[in-house]
Amino acid sequence: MNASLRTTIQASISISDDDLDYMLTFFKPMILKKNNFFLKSGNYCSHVVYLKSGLLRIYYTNENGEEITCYFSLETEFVTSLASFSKEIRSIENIQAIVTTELLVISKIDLEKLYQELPNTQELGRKAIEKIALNMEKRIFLFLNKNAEERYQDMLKNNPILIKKVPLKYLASYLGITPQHLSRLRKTIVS
Amino acid sequence: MNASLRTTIQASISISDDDLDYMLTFFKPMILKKNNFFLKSGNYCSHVVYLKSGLLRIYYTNENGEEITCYFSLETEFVTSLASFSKEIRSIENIQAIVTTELLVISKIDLEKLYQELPNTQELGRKAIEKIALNMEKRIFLFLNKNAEERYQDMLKNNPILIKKVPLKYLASYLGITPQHLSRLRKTIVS
DNA sequence: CGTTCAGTTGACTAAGGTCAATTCCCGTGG
DNA sequence: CCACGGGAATTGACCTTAGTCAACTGAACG
Repeated sequence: MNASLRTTIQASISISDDDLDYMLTFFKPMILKKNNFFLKSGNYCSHVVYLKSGLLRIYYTNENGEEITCYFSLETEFVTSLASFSKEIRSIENIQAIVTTELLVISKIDLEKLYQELPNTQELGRKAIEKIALNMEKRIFLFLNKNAEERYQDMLKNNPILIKKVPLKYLASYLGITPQHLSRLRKTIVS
Repeated sequence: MNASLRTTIQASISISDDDLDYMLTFFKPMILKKNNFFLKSGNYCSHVVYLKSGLLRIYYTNENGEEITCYFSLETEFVTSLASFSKEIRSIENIQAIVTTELLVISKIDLEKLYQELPNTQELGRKAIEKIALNMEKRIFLFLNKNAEERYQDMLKNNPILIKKVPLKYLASYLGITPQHLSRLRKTIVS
């Protein structure tokens, strides 16, 4: 039933079948329809989700009322609002499904219980954050080194799925440019 | 002797005095003189360092021969070249001391041994990466939302120490702008 | 069908980069 | 202690990239 999560965990850490079975009992299934929210800003994010299928967008609304997309997350990733989850503060971020999305949800309380009972599962948490950190590092690299077109080209190369499924305006805000500029870039790149 | 590291660890996780003493035996002291390197690109980064005092700069050289500063790290932080350390690949990054810097070094092998022997210490690793990730998240936020002047103002507000100690050209590359532009910004801000 | 909102396009503007010339420090050797 | 050499910082003139504002197109949905 949770074959996808099972595979993802086994690919990340070594764990006995029994422990893995036990671990999986902590995750509760959830389905988010297109445009529905897993988290709205102002709330506390006290869960981590495993993204079984679909596509999530993490964004917030800035002082000018613009929606800024921080992150897209894809299948087989663990997702949360990091600042809210780790510092236990209200989230400024929203987490929304871009398409109908299947999740497996674990609460922070259960996660800590799990860490206590099976200390080796902490490795999974560490590696999950490590992966997030590596993604962010790459993204900072792109901002420091590459102009808008090159950042888009990078996405075209490494995340073509996003470009197919995500509205242009979200992509633009993720890339740190205006929708108009991205629209113009697309024209020059296709030709 | 390792009072600083002791305090930092105790602030992060709960650990018995005995375990903490044992843990500290894994860390070896090291002093880096100004401009010396802890890591040069092309090598494998198989250590994490605790920055006891001083200031480190993580940078790499891009295709155009420009030095791009990824990160500055300050006292009481844990530092490594994340990609190299976690993926066990050659580092593209250099880690250099900006001033004379005292480190406490632990090897990846020892760290994994420590994780095995005292599973709760994994929490420390998780939290250290979490902190790094939160910093990077903040930085991405600044790139998405703020122009060069606002990013500099943010640094002025939250990291005034850096501005005092770090040459302008390094600050500029960290902020993603040219030294010329930063120099001009400074003029308008002081007045 | 009309309304609405995403995307496109055009004309103009602003932010920041580039190139080149000084000027300013600071360390080193005489 | 001074002079000088070299890299860092500053400044100026000009250019490129990307943002802004506004008009228009087009698809989606009730």
